[in-house]
Amino acid sequence: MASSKPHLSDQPLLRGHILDAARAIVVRHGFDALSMRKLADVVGYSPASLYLHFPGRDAIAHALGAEGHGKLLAALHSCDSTSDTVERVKLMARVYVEFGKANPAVYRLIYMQNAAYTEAIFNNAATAGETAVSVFSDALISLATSARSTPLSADTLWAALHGIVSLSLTASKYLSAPTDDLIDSALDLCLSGVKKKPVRRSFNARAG
Amino acid sequence: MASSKPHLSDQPLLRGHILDAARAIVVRHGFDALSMRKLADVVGYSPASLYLHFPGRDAIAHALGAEGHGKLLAALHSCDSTSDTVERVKLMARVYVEFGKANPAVYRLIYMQNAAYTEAIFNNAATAGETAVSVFSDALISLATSARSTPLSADTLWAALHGIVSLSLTASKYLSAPTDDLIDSALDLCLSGVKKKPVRRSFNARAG
DNA sequence: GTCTATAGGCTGATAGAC
DNA sequence: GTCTATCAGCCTATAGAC
Repeated sequence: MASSKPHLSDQPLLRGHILDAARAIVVRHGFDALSMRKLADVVGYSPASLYLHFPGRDAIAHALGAEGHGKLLAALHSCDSTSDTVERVKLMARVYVEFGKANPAVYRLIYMQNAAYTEAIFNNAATAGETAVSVFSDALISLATSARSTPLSADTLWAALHGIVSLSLTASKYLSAPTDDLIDSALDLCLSGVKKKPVRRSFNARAG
Repeated sequence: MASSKPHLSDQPLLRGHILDAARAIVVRHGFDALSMRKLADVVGYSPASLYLHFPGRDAIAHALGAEGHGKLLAALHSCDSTSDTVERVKLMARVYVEFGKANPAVYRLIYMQNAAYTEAIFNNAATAGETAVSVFSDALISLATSARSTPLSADTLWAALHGIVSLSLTASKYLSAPTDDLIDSALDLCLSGVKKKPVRRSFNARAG
């Protein structure tokens, strides 16, 4: 397989230009607006030329999502330097939600577009099977070890945070609490079994 | 405005047939597959005829979502007859998640497609401004009243449940815990300030 | 490697016959 | 009220010239 498939790694610079343009389109006009024609317009090539660098539209979407997923994991790993295991989990949660709110188009592509994309993005070689939930899991195991307690469910934390992000992307008008309060609430609840301090309720339910 | 707009309420029977066909398409092939041509094929009319009953494709999607939203609210209200306020909230949570898993296409249309659809569906006259979060809020206020405590945040509960549903729709491969366990976990956490019984952790974090 | 040209589809929506 | 025919676009992807 020396030269039969030209579009895998030949011109990483052009690949980068194409992905930059694709990201700009998706961020500005949404994923449905990402077409080979519009992408060719923005990048300054003809539509046919794009097929020399990517096998098709799905591959571009996958690459875009994988790139974003890598950035999300890097952002989560930036919390690794926080030595207090409780604070590390809290910081990670805030970083996760902040990433989703700051990159709504990419977050949607990774987690909300469709299951096939999600799977393709997660199977990207660069991230080697690592996912947000596996990073959360590691942090919660560290927390449990240092607190000499049973590890909390990473899935529960992930689902709570994903709910906060995705509702803030599609139904923010119907959330009366700011997302920071929702994060605090979810964290206080999740960590109430670890920290000795009583559960904090910083805001009320909305009036009926 | 007596006869200038013919397609609002003239033939509810045909409207129903069209919506039935639209629901079938969306359930079987996804929302993106809902086109006026395919819909006309299924319903047995020409594409042009559909415009006599609906102003366009978006209106059909809105009607479909509003219908589903009404069913979701009705399902949640079926819990009103549970007199124990704690059990009522727990049952509502399970009913919410069950609805989403049983009606993935409709759930996506209501909460995950785009913010404009969500808003249009919530503004439907038939539901008069009621939403899932407002029903949760009422249930949590009842709970707080009977337990003589501060009301819990309905937004927090909604976000946790929405996270469970939406991850089970797009990333179920990456959830190691069954959704029932996630619901129990979210409920135990949310209600830990109310019930005296200690927080239950029925499953472990996934192994790194 | 990049182009033009095009095949072979799809789409929402409308005009006008009946 | 329903039809046929059509407008005016959009799309992915490929063939073949250069």
